[in-house]
Amino acid sequence: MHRALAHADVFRAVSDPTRRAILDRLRAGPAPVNALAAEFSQSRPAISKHLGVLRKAHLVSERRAGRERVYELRPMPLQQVAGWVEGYRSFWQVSLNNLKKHLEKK
Amino acid sequence: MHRALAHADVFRAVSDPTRRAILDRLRAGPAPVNALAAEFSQSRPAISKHLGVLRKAHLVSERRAGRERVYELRPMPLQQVAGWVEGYRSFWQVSLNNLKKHLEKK
DNA sequence: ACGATACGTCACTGATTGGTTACGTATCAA
DNA sequence: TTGATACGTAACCAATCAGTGACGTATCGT
Repeated sequence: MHRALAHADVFRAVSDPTRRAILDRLRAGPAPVNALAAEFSQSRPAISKHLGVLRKAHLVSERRAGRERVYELRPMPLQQVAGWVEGYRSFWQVSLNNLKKHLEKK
Repeated sequence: MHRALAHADVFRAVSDPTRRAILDRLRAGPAPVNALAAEFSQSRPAISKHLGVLRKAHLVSERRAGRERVYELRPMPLQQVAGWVEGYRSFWQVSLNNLKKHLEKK
């Protein structure tokens, strides 16, 4: 796999738990980098890199405010993930049904 | 991040496009490894490894049938992904609304 | 019993990842 | 202007990843 445009891949961006935590945090509202770095007990450059990945996936936007860069959630690309996983809902509902039947039979 | 139990991480398992394609394929029904390897123009060991990752994430199950190993979709863990992303639906609907308003204003 | 088939796994490789420290730049406050 | 602050980025490192070919094992057909 030569992952063309892997930078823009939403699935990959979201596969990292720290990145998901950042997104989760941004649901409460925009935040500057330092605020995020403080919450996740990781070095600032590390967070900065994660934000870079999220930016390339268009999951966050950067706004300059003085010497701060405020990051804001841009949830639209997550529709892609939702859309993909939604195609499996009927399948796991079947699984749930089977489990239910199995339990009832006992 | 020291990714404890990273093997079992559904998000990571699903972040690879080949692995998603395998899952997509398995929605049409269980399949032996060779059938999959043929469809994705990758070497059999490569597919075998991907299946290993999916297995550890409990997204597929392996059933032995003679000398074949039939893999079957196990969609339940995808609920985790669906659940996470669902928390963002209201946010992107706001975005869609803003976009709509913006277009109407023009 | 024997060859072909269907697979898992090992050993290896190159690319990518997540993390670090060090440094540069822009902004604010004095 | 000068120093502190808020950040991006480059250089680097160890670990992980996706892929390969080589090998071993179990099963089927004969």
